[in-house]
Amino acid sequence: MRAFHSKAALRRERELFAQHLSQKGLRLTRQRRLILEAFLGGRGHLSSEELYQRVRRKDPSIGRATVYRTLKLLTSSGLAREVDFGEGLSRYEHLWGHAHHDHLICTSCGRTLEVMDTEIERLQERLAQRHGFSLTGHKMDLYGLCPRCRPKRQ
Amino acid sequence: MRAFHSKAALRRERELFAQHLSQKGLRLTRQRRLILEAFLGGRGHLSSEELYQRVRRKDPSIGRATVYRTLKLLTSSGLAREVDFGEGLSRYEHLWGHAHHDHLICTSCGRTLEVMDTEIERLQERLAQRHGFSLTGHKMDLYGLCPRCRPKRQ
DNA sequence: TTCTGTGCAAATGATTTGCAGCCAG
DNA sequence: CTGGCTGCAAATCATTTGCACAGAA
Repeated sequence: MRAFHSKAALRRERELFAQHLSQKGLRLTRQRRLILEAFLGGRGHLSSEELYQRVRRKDPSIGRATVYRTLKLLTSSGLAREVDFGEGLSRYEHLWGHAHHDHLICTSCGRTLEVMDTEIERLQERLAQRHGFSLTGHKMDLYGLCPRCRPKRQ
Repeated sequence: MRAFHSKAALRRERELFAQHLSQKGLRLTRQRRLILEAFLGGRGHLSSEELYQRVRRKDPSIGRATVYRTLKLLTSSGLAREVDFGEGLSRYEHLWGHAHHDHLICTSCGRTLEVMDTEIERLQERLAQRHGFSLTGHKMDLYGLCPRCRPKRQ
């Protein structure tokens, strides 16, 4: 998770979203623009409610349903991905350029890191093949204690 | 997922559940026995509703709430584990002897295989360590097309 | 007898949907 | 203009909880 994204990257994301909409005959409304900006400006893994609260600061008249509906659009346009950390609600993460990654989640403070290991990816592929499956995707979440929460050596 | 389990294994599971209950000052009721048997007799990854329907065949007076409550007990006693395949509901799998495994899920027919790869486990550990985490657990689901659903060579 | 367990119905909480008016193209 | 969009409220759906009665220990 980088702290900032270049203006070029932001422009690209907006462009992608606009294309996705027009391609499907959908409209780029004020609300969708607001939600897109709030999503792009937000950090980490936002829930629908958190995004709703962010958008609300810009326009209190916005409805939760619109946020839900727009999150579906962000997901289908490839800008966002729905993730589930077993909290009983969905969170959404950015897919800047569609880079794939997995998660390392601290069970104590809830901090999440996005990680990637090409060696693991290769072995997953091999494991699937051994069972005759052709792999199309995967989900891997590692749970543990982060350096801050881990009991110090002793 | 083996098709059958030995009588000895079944007896051990029942014993474990009874121990867990008495250890917590809880009672082994007729309903809990019925639900335990339905769970042990069921195959694959049962949802609460599916288990409820199974139990209902033995005793139509049973309530959904009791099934939910008993599933929590099965989970805390170590006989079951809650799994989430992103369907918007929880499923529960047997933990015969607590053997750890991951899942290989066919996105076409829904069939799931339980798999394990010690090499991947080792790399997960290494990946966590690289980020200063001490790993306590993980969840890995591989999605793809099973041999039956995969388009034949052509 | 004494609490814990149970079934039922109501409550919850996240998400979806029907609808009447709104507005982007 | 017109068909998609929006906010609202009501509807869903899985799961949880309050309660009065039932039944293990």
